Amino acid sequence: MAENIDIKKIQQSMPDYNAIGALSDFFKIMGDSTRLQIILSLQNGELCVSDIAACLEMSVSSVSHQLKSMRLSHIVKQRKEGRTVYYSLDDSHVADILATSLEHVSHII
Amino acid sequence: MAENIDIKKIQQSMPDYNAIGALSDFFKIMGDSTRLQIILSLQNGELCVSDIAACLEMSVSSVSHQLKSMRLSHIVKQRKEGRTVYYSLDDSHVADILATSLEHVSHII
DNA sequence: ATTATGTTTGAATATTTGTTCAAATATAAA
DNA sequence: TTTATATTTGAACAAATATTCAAACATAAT
Repeated sequence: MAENIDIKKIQQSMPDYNAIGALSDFFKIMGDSTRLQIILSLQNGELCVSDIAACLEMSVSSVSHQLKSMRLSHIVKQRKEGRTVYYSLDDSHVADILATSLEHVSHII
Repeated sequence: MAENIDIKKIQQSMPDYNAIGALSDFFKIMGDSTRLQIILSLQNGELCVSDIAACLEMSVSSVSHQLKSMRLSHIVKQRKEGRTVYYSLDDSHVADILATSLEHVSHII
């Protein structure tokens, strides 16, 4: 324990419990390569479930499961047309965050 | 499968395998509330391990384990002084990403 | 009505991962 | 050299989670 450090002050400077939970939930969604690929595939516009699955070369079921959690987290939204469901990104911040993060990891690779 | 969609074109527009892996690893690190709190606690400057643990009200061991993975992911760096080890953020992009992400989640909470 | 297509769902399995505990290491103080 | 302090480490356990499979559901076509 270093002296001269005011733990309480640091604690107070941090976002509250709910904000930290929401933040980590958000990053948890992005922290899976399947979901990340889904987001990247949607960057140029909406796609239906089976096209996303084809794009990632994964099963429709797996993609659908992930899309559900991403929808509940407000990362994607859906639009139904007949029997096909189109998904698209739900928030413009996601693209910003992705761009900055790509810069970050490009330092590392 | 919607017609008129060029799957190959979308696939080619996506970052390569390694970049996607690095990106999702990065978000995986941020997607845990303990690690996120560590990052937030370091936003105003370096701290030693036991001060971080005190700040989060968690065990030193648990914090040290997390710091190790964060160091390997280039999120934090360490500086040794005697027997205490000071950690600090390793990349300025992290603060940017956090700020944009906080804006994003503030829409949701 | 029946069949075909696109999507969702739930249970099961396998894998990953966060914390704890005890022990080890490193450096400083006595 | 012994003791104290700060940190790291590895194994073990519990909890979370991604994918698969089969079945269900919704809508469109025949």
